[in-house]
Amino acid sequence: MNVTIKQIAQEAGVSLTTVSNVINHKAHRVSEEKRQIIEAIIKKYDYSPNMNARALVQSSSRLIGLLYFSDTPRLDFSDPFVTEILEGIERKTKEAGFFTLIHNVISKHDILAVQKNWKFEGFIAVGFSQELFEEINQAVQSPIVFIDTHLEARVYDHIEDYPKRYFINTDDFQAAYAATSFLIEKGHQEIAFLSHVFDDSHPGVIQQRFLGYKKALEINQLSWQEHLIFNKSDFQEMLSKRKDYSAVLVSADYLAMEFIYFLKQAGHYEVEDVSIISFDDIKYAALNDPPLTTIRLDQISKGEQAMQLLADIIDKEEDPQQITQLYGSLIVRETVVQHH
Amino acid sequence: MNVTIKQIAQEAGVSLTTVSNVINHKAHRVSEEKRQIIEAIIKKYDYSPNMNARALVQSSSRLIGLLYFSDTPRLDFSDPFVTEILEGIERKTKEAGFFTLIHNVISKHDILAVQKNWKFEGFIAVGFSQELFEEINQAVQSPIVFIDTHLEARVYDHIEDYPKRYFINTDDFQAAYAATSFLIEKGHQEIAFLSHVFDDSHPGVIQQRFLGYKKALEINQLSWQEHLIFNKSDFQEMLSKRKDYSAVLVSADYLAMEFIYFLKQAGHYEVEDVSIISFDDIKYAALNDPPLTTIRLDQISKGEQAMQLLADIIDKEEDPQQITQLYGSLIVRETVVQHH
DNA sequence: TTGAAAGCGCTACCAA
DNA sequence: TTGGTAGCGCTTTCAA
Repeated sequence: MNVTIKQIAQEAGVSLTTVSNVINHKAHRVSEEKRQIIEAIIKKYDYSPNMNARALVQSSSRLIGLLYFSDTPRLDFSDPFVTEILEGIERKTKEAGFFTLIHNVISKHDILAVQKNWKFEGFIAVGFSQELFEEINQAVQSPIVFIDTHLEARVYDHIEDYPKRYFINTDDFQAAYAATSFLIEKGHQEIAFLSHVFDDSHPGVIQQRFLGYKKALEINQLSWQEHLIFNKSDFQEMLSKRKDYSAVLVSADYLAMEFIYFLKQAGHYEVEDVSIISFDDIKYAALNDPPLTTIRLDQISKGEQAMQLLADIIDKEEDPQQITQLYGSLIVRETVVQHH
Repeated sequence: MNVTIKQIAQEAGVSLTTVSNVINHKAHRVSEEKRQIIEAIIKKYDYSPNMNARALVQSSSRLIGLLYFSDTPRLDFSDPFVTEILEGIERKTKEAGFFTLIHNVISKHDILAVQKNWKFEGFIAVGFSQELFEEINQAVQSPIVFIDTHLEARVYDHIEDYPKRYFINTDDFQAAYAATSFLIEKGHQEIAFLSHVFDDSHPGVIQQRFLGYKKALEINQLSWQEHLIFNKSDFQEMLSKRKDYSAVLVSADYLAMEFIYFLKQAGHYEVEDVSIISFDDIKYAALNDPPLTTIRLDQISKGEQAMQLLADIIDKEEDPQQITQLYGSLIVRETVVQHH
């Protein structure tokens, strides 16, 4: 059995309370002399408090819930979106003395289940929809950092009505706008859009990028064309329409790599024929042949910032700014060329 | 506040004990009539028990600790080794009703800290060294599934002395042997070995592969040559020695991709000149140009099996076989060609 | 079949 | 500055 506070108190010849005060660094409530004795014993047994007991009585569980939203029952960890955020969180979580419990959330019920079970000090929610945001906002009172969660404007406009809700987003609209503008600068006029299927009518990462793409075209007196909007299952169609566009804006590096691979297989890939720009800058992007021109979205940093935010709120009782907007940066490599 | 067992008991007009019995499916101790009443109330409030309280009194926390060993303070989540196992675990963890707490372990102290803090029902330990295995074996009595943990033979030879310790490993020796043999069959005689730095004298994944590589050479009357053993920082040297070998066995797909990229940059990559085979079959391997010939190690499946094992042990009280040996499978793509 | 009560390890409150 | 005690929500004897 592990050492308990009781045994330590006994050995030190003091009360439980005194030991507890030492542990919780309420130094001013304990004499220096006793503190030293107690700390020696704590060290001797390498004692650390039972988190369950602690969490039961108060709310300091040191537990952070990492909630991934996915509409499929499976989380795709090969997606850097998922994995890099986790890496960022892990980097901070230990130094801040927290524990991270991962949970894949599909529905409202999952949220309730996980949060009733354990006392969380905070949550990091990734990729939530508007609907799920409303749910969790209702159900949970501890602080929540939302990453890559695009909501209806009314939420951001009245952010003060949502205390303890924090948002770390990339400005996806802006990122897509920049990427599309870059293509246009390079002389491209017929620019296709390739993404995973998405819901055009609800706020979301891809929807924002789609909007940014359309805006950039518009500003440059180009009009977007329905028949140049593709998704993952349209590779064949994209091949047959290859004369209709000179460049493609792809919503993820991995998808771009798949597309390039597909074209190569078909014997129809020439950088001169089709310029490609995508998003993420995953580490494989630089190794691709040719290396991908892409918009870097620093997901690792999002994870780090999210955890840092939580640590500040919980430990320092700060109340940081609720919205953190990040910007993608254009990484010029070799998949985009001047169009003539 | 959440509903407690007490309130449910009150509303149902029964005692705490009775409610507890219903929750814990001790149906034989409760009358059918009361059971129904109680279950209705539970459903009404969507009640689920407080895990902290439960864990405090007994050991059923439903908590699984996922312990990653890395000798650096940072976990590299871009390594599929890390990420795919996690994916496999997540797939099973929810259906089995567990929660997964991730922890990056660098030293003995980390293990103790994490395990004293929470009551874990089991652990999944990834990539542990012999030394750390001894530590955790001492410190923990709950079941532990070790993934990719190569230990000294004496442990496996007396596996019965290590109850509740389970091992899921790829036969890395065999995998490397097969890969090297494949190269030899293709007419290669001068075969280089490229890996991350590793400790030759201690059991480990790369060490096993190195042994398999040497064995295959030996069996075929070829001898391994010190000057053909490289690591990540030797790319330049490998380039200058390019005439000394016609094939390379690389310990990971990602490293192989880096190497190929390096050669391409240097203007010295020709499939005809240097055959490359590696390990993992990450999803980028198939998209590489040329697609990687590799040994597929199904890491996702390891994660799934690990979690399944734990679920069987904990819930079904089975005592499964302690050692699960998996085998890599050769995926022939285009980086290995016949040598003349 | 049911319930009362003890206690898991800890913190918080109040009193000394 | 210290200690006694109640109680967090639950399970588990033991008795009825």
